Amino acid sequence: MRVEPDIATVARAIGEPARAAMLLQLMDGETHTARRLAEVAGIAPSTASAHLRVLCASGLVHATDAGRRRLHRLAGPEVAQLVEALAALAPPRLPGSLQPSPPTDALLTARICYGHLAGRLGVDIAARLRRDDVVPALEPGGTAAVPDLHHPLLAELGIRDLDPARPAVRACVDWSHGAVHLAGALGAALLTGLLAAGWVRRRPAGRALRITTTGRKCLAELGF
Amino acid sequence: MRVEPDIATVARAIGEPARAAMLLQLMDGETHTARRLAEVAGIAPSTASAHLRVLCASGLVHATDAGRRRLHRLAGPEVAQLVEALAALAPPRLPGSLQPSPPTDALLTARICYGHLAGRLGVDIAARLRRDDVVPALEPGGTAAVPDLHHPLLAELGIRDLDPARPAVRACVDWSHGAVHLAGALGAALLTGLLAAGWVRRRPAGRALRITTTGRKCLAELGF
DNA sequence: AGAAAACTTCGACGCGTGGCGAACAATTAT
DNA sequence: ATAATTGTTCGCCACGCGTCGAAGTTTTCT
Repeated sequence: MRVEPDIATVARAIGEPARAAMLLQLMDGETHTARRLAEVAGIAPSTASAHLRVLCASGLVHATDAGRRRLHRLAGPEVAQLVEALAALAPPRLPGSLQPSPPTDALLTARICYGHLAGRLGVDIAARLRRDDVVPALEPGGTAAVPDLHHPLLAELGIRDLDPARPAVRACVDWSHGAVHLAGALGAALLTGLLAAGWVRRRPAGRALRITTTGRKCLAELGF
Repeated sequence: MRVEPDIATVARAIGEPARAAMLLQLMDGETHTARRLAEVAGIAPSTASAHLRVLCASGLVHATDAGRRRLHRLAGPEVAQLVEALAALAPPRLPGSLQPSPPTDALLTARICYGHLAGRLGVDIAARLRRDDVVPALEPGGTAAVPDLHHPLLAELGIRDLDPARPAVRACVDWSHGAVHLAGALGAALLTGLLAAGWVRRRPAGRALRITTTGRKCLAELGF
């Protein structure tokens, strides 16, 4: 008797361009209305309704009724990790310099990845904290504890302690640069700290972040 | 401009029952002919040929010509991790005891997961080595070093040192039991050790393993 | 109360794609 | 040399499913 897991239905739920676009939008960790998700996917609201039913049925998305509208969010961090794992495998890493995408783009510079910082800035900060021995060397997907938080960047952002309920730091593969950035409690604290300090600001739509002029100045002073 | 990763095509490649069955078969880490993969998927060879073209084009499977036949294998460990991540999310963990699958099954007892040991036996060994402080506590997906290999089970299997080229131990989520089993160099050494000692034996087809009578006896003596 | 907004349901249309068998090419076995 | 095996290509068929607009429901705004 076969008891193979039914990975096909889960993958099929993701393997539709409109639904994939919705999931990527939900990767910002926020809740979104059906209308907004229809917009980012470029489809009619009625079509989006059917798609969202599929995503909810497959356990990838949770929906809660809130008055006349319905709020959707990712079902959990495992879903976010799955989406990132797919994204890391998506462009089969064409060898050499054949990169059709423009070298500079808002999403590549800085973006939100399910509650933590990703993109060029996320990768750079991760490399810096690694170099300064704040975080240990990490395999992609690996987690670790953070012994002490003594670092000029963390001090500047007012990060003095971490949420003990979640793993202190997790290495999340960054699909855009082939390196890792920091998730976990420290990754979340970095994002909120950067936003609170006004160094980065959320763009009106999507997951992309904009680095403010003051942020650029302060980061440069720290050696970024 | 949108530079979202194209996760849809990768997921679409997996999201087809026949292709998913092929991938699950390839999870044993071996190479398989197109004919055999058609067999396990329950489809005609001509159909399998088309499916394998899709899997190769999406970078999930590698094929090498060997005379009149073609040998297929998973493209790499990242693909195996992706499949396991999907499998862990596949049955949305129905709460309580509503488990339609029979409690005992060959695949659930012991199986190969891309070169290392999985299933009930893999989970039990992982828990034991954790209890005896051979491996540290690990988040799912996390990796760690293994300071020393002093343990009756490892001594019995002749595991004295590990391949330094790969991470010593990685926690791989086990879709069948909701716990973790051991991958990485230690996980691979455990599987080869168990096979060499004759405690488990490969079934003629598929990933399932059979625990031999001597294996059952020796494991019982060690407290399993 | 009336209007507007968010979302769902329904029916209809059309393309994509998975399915098969037959025929062909390439390689190995007898 | 002949046969058997492996795998691919090619039509052909049919079902699935993504798409939309119109209509209906519920809730909120004015």
